[in-house]
Amino acid sequence: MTTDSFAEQLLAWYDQHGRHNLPWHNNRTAYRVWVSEIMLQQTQVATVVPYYQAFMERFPNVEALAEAPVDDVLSYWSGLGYYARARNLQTAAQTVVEDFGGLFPETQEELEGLKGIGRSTAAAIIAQAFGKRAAILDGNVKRVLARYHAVPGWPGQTRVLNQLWEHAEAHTPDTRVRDYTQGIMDLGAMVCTRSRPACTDCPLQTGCKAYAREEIHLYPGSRPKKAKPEKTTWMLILEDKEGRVLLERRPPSGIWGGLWSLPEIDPAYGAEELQAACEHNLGLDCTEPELIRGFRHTFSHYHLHIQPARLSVAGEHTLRDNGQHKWLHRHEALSLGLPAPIRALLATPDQAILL
DNA sequence: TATGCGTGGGT
DNA sequence: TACCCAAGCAT
Repeated sequence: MTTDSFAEQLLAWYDQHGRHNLPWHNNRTAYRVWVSEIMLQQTQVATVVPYYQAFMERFPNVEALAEAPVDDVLSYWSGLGYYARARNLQTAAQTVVEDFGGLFPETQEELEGLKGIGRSTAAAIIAQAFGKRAAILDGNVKRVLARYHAVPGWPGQTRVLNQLWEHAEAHTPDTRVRDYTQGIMDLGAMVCTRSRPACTDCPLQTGCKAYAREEIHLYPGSRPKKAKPEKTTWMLILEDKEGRVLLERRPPSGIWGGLWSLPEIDPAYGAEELQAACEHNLGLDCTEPELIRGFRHTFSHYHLHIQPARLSVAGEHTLRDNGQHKWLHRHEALSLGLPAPIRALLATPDQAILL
């Protein structure tokens, strides 16, 4: 495929207006590009930058990441969300060290074989790190292409997604792939934005079908609306005599998988049953619970009402430990990989409301 | 193939 | 306030 005018216009714009100094643009090793691409999945650049800097300082190369305790990796990911990315990142690092001698593979197929790397991320690594031709399709590119070609429908649908991939492949040039892939993402982030796009500044305006029809706002199609279910849960703040709090490691899958958090109790238990639940589930002898002001946390697919309850643990505790618990002072707990709302809860002084 | 997975920003 | 969505992938 020769460079069509789409790519030429885009590259000319990128040279003048694109972002050329993001942290992962310096010293573009496959490792550094890869970490940035994983962090940037569903996550905005401004959010990623400080995490990226700290992460690269602690895990400067793939070997350091491969051999680190998983708790270290998760603690550096704490607050970024989508924690499976962090677990997959370390798994993939171990694969690169053990199966590829510490060097990243350079083919689409081999890269996609690594945990957490899909079609678009593999392509981004190939283009950014190796300078070889590969088409990417992230949220920015989807928006640009959906508008440019007036592709109807929601990109979450496979049929729509496939059309966008075809356009992405068709426009990707043979030369300057690195700049092109960065450029089309920059255009989506800076000009072809979701709301109020700056079409007057757009290098692709003349060929843009949605612009010609004055229908920019129709593309890309929006996700079908769905009511978010409301869920509720108990979170226990169990304190011993020294003022330490009981932390519990969450199961490896599901929400906040693998993170340390507060012990969670099934909402089917009433407040008056929490004391018994502590004895039954954890083997702890507790005082009656004090309810702390609850709060609602919104996820992509549901709302979760988190109802904290504080209980004091009496005397010598005989915790039924399976390696998934630890007693820590609050300031120690905050250095763990905690879910954001739990971190906020522990950082705030309890405002107890007696039953 | 449709859904689950986090958090913060924009409107 | 409440909703939408963002440098997607795994299952």
